[in-house]
Amino acid sequence: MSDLLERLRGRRWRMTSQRRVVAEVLSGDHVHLTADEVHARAAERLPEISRATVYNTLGELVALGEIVEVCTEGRAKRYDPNAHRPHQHLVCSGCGTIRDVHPVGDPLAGLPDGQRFGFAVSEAEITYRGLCPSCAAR
Amino acid sequence: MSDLLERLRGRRWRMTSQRRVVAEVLSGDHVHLTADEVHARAAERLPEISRATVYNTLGELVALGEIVEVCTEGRAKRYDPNAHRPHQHLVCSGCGTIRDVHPVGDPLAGLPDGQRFGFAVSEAEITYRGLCPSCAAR
DNA sequence: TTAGTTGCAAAGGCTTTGCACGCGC
DNA sequence: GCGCGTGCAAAGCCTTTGCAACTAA
Repeated sequence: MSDLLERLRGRRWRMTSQRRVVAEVLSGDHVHLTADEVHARAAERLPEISRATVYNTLGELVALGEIVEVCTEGRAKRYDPNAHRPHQHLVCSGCGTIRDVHPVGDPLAGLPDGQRFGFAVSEAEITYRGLCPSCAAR
Repeated sequence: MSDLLERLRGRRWRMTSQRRVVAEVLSGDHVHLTADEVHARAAERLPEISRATVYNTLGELVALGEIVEVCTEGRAKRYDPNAHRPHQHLVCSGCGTIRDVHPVGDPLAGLPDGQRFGFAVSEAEITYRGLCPSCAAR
């Protein structure tokens, strides 16, 4: 189920019960949890797990490129395990729900040379905003 | 020079020396300051200005739609006075420098209906990343 | 005059750090 | 057994808040 865990094992990442639980919590699509939510869900399975460990682990997973840090409207950062298939985010302006989306075409194509200021542009991160069906219904 | 100030006057925004200085600091293109940087620059001209006032003022300008909150890699949010001509950001992965850019075409066009999950999508925010000339030279 | 703004200081949310203990390898 | 990972508690950064004094209109 979680190929995240398998990839980590393959990288000879030192495995502990805490790290396993964090990786498990971060499995699946459309998962965008704050550090605190990760800690809460991890603590359901491993009550003694500390916030510091969750932060350490998240930071490491980000450094390994296994998860992506997403900073949204609210205050706390969110963590997105879907780092392997490149994707963008669609955020509801009402309730903050996030969905992963896969736009068509090359996002970099829209930026003409004259607009690149000599930068070697390598990446484009897109956040689409709008109302989700249930917020629109109100 | 600062049409931001003129627009604010036109809105019958209560003008104080603190608010004027904050608005002046936030004038120009490619300006992307943190609240603390705004406070520091404002304090050069008005030494007694408090952080709380800077935060209050920034929050109000955002609510008025006169400046835009930009959340970047670092921890603190940045404030962008260029809220009138829609634009996107080009960020250097090396030094964090931000430039305003104007991509061609409609950014929303890349998101097919099948990828919209029923959302009424109204906006797309794009962050391009890459190395600026001086970082690339190292 | 008077409602709205300021400054201070304290509190708050989120995150990082230092250090002793414990556990995977 | 060694070295890295963990937990605790404290500190840190960024931001918000409560309230009395002040000031633009």
